Amino acid sequence: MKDIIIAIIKDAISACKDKGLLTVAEFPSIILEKPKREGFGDFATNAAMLIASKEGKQPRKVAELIVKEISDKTGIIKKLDIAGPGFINILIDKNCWERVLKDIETAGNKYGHTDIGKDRKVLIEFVSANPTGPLHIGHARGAAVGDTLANILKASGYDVTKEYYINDRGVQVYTLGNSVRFRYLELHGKEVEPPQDYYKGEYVKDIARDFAAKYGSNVDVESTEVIISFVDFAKDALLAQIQKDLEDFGVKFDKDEWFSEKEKLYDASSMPVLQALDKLEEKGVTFLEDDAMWFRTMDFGDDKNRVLIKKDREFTYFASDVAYHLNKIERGFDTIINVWGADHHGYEARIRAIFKALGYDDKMLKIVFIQLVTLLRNGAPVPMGKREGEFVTLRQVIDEVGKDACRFFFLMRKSDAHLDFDLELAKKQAPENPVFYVQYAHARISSIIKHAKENGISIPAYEEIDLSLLNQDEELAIIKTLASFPDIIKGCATSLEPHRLTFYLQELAGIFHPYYNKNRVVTDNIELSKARLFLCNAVKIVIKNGLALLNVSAPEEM
RNA sequence: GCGCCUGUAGCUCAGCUGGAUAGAGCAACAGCCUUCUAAGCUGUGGGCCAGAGGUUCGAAUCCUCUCAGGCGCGCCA
Repeated sequence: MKDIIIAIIKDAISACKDKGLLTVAEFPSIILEKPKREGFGDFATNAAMLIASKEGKQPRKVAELIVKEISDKTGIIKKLDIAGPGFINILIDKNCWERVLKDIETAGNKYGHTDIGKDRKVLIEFVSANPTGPLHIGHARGAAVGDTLANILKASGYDVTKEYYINDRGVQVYTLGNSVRFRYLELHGKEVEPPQDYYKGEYVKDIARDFAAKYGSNVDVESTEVIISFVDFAKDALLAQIQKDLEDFGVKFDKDEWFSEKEKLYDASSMPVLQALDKLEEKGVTFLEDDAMWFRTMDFGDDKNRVLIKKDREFTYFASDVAYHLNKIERGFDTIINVWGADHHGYEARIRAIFKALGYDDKMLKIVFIQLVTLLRNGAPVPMGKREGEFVTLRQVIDEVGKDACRFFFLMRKSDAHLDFDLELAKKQAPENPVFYVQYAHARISSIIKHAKENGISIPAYEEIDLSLLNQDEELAIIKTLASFPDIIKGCATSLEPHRLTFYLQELAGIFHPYYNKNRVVTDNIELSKARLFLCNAVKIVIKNGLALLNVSAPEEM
């Protein structure tokens, strides 16, 4: 609908240009928006004002010229107005809105899907928590955002690859193994000093117990082989747990979507990390100083230069980043999305430096930052001291409030804004709980449909209904809201802001519930019942499609 | 000290990439159940968009500075 109108306006501007009425040196990008006030029509465009400012003419005069040249062959436009400083307000013929209902019926569970991302390959990396502990609430928000974004991009026609980067080599996993080894010894009554900076969480003891169950109580804890097996055992156990937690959260990474740093970047025969550093060296952006190898990231906008190989010959974490991002680039993605905790924003400049130094446009890299979550219980923040291992895990929150509320709540805010997660509210079976409110609209419609069926009325086909019976303002408002759904999804996809979808669903539920309250759907008037039932079912389809993108269930009854 | 994010109604937040008289949900107040789910609905009040300049036809939105809060600034991972 929007596209058709944009095309009509573009034609009108071109016509003005052809006739020499306007110069239009630079063709403006037509923005069609929904005016805030009723009475300003269904759409408004500021095109005339944009052109006027470039040509030094009065906006209203330009608007008049454009309006005169508009030729609407489709009959979609009912009325055109010039208003305010030079807006062109457009009123759509009511009959045209009704086509939306036909679109929804035809597209069904694909309504809202578009092909704006056709032939574009996108990689989205998210969670990527180190396998040194269970997922906590901060990871969970990133998981919800990343997964939903992936769903939205897929629905928008992009070729989407999800990825979880496993940091499975280096000091951290070694420390984890060592922590398990310590608990193992403790378990067998050996008094030993705990290792430095060991992982203190209870889960380490559990893993030590499992290790003992598998390998017995008499392993030679001093042998290198056994120490390695502590590391591998612990890492594998945690990865399995992370994977399980994610799946219960509705996030599924396929087998080849787990990217192991150790296997993929430090493969002993090819050593991709070395190849990547060689490439940087070829570009002349590295140097040696104090027995270390550096990357001159300052030449590409970073605050300071960064070390790639330390003087003890170890690769830095950043060296892995170089290799990993080169790997991503070489896989041929058009867009590379990293979903990061906001505490990593200091890393953005150096990652962008990798792209620039290797001769790639860093615009292909999009970073979505996830701000911290504060859990609230009875209005007070739940204390979270990660240091002593007392963080709240994803598992605990799923167990307490359920997957649906959890996912929905994480998407109720812009991802780079702090989020207060009210546990009591999330559990509440009441309308002030937004996820409940939306799901309930779906369940309520299901209930109506069931009731109608019991009264011998099934959901009619579009051709069977008399659309003129849907003549109330509320009904038109619902239809218009349903019509905007594809634009909402598009907006989410292009801005990488999935929270817009949760807001939309709340808005839709927010106009449906009052409508329901005011109007009885199933009555003795069969024709009216059919028309309203059809409309309700359209609302149901859109809510279901929206919830599906969030991976939140759409219950038939509650 | 430098960088990033945030600052909008009593609270929690939207504000569609610069548009018209700034919105929603809670909370507060006043009402509404013989009904397809009251697990719901209707109405009212509530604002110096942190502050000050600037850019222009037009700013909550863009720029500069100030204030307040959060985070980040290792040859850590």
